[in-house]
Amino acid sequence: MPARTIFVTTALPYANAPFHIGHIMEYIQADVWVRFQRMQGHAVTFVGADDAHGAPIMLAAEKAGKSPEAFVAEIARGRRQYLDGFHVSYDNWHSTHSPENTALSQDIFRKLKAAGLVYSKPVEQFYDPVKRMFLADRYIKGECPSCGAKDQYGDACENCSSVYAATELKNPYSTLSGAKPVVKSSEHFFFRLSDAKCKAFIRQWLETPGRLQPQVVNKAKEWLDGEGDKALSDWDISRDPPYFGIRVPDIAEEKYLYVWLDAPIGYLASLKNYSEKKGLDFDALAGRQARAEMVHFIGKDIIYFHTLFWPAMLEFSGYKVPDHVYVHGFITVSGDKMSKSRGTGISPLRYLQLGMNAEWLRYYIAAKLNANVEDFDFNPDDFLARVNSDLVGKYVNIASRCAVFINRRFGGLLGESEHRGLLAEVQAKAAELAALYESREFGKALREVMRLADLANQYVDEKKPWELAKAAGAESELHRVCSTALNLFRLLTLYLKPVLPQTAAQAERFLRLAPLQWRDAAVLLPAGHRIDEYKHLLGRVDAKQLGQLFDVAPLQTPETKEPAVTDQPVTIDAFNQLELRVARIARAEHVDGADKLLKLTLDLGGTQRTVFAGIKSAYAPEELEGRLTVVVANLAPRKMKFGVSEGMILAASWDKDTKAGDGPGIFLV
RNA sequence: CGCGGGGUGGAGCAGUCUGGCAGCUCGUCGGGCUCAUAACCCGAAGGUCAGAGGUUCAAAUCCUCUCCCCGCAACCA
Repeated sequence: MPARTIFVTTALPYANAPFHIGHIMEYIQADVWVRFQRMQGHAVTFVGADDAHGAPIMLAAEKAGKSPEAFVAEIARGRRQYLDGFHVSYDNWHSTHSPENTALSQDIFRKLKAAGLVYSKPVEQFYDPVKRMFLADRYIKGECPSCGAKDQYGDACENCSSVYAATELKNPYSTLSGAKPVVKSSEHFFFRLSDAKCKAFIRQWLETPGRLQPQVVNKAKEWLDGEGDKALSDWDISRDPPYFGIRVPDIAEEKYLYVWLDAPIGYLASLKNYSEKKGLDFDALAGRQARAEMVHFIGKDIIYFHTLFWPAMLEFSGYKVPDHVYVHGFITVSGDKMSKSRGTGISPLRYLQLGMNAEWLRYYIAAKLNANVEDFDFNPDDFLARVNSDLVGKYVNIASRCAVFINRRFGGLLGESEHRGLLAEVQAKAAELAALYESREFGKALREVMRLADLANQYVDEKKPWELAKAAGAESELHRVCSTALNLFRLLTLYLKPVLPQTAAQAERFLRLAPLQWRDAAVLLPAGHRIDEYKHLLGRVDAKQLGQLFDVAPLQTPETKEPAVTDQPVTIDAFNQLELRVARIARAEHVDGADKLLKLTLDLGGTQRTVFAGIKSAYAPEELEGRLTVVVANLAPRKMKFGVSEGMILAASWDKDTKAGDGPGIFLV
């Protein structure tokens, strides 16, 4: 069977916040699939990238007092610890803010234009005269034109659920500056999605058997075949400055490509970047005639972009179209949907910082996943029971209870195994399990593996090696039983390897094996094979530790609670008592023994103050020296563990509107 | 009637396409074992299959209606 060449991606995370559990779930799903394909001997290129452009990032960077480039670079630096931490085996991680993506996006834009699928027309839109920028609907609020409710967004009223255009709002204001927006016209570029050949192509692409999950096809067709006001319309693919993005090519005026145009192109940019580093043939992977399969893993929230625009963009600009778009649902936590703003979800970083084993989460998530677009729930009790009983009680236990005999009684050398019966049955499962992994039915696959583990434990129980060990003349029977059990263990390890790469690697060392491939299921460890001393392969989940994962108390980066502004309003008098002054940070240094503090020497126009600030997690001393900051100058001096602090500098924590439960922390004002 | 997904013992799920005694894991209860990380093995209790109606010898499964939950509803990354 000729090996397949597969190009796999996960959705590009928006670079305004660290990963949340939903990202990690998707990466684990894709990674399990990728590792399985690699075990099959297929050539897989697995890439990801940051989605770095767009107005929200531009505004977030501005708020943080950084350039958008610096802002997204900082987010990007934080990615590695998650990806390594959860053993996500990307070949490359890149960014849409890159030369490759600029070149590819502009190329695709030009080709779409040449194909007659791009045109321009003037668009009337709200404009913020203070911020000097056009406003997307999400940045406009006003009074509902039908019921008069205040502070409604520019698309629909939360009070009376009527739908309207932003321009119909009464007394509209910009949420960015508070200014009254004016209607202004601007020339925009549109992708002619409604074009007959475009729709015909999408239909044909959607209907190709086996390409998409049936539910996804239904959803996409609903959009494609919409009529009246739901008809598929053309897509506005340009934005006016200021915008953080890629310039629309070949025009004098400053215009940018809409971030959703260049975001999926980031898949190709990451691939291109990797190809150049590795000397691979990019066209053989993504060119029109490429034989490689192109597979995207995405969440159900972005089906629209990936089943309509994206294939159409590729088709009409002469690239290869995606072979599969695999859609998953969302992860909920104890029945609640993840809060996008603050800590009700599970923080993946906190999980790692607590020292919890990444393989537990990989197993739990994989055990809950299937090929459907369904949400699933992360339930802590379920997690604990499942991981401890399946992985430790069943799987690892097989090796643990038999290796001792091999090591002590037989010098670590295996004997003959019982080829027939259970061992043959487990070997014969290789094809069925492969089919389940291939079709992303991980839950089914793992249930079956655990059933086999149960059978293995029953086998040991029935043969009673501990009795054989005491009985006279049962030496060879004991040897055979334990060798058989270890061969069973080896097969189970192989079947679990896509999900548990690290545990499998440890087991391979213990059994002195070359890295297991899927085809190795056909052979067994022969008599005379030497194994090492057994050491515990996997610990149990500790209930206390699991509890800490959900503790409200911050672990490292203080996540400031919701400011209690509404509960206890501060009077203007109280505010006026504060003496706020601008200070220059003359010196900033680490404090010996302090986990969170930096010692700052502030220059307040002549006088110097020493202030201790809990911002070590967010700033290096070098980047602070010389900066201006705002200080509460009349705060009573406070004796701290490392000295007296004569004031307080102002800092803002990560914006709660972003998705950061475990955000990058603290920003100095 | 906007669309998609879902509702099965205390928890998590399979079974629905292709109708045939309602199954698995965990938990609970009882027993066994002592090689193994309070692990392992055997047994028991526990279910109006969301509700109503229909088709059928037979419905969790097919048809109709209703209720509840989650998500989507381009110009939001």
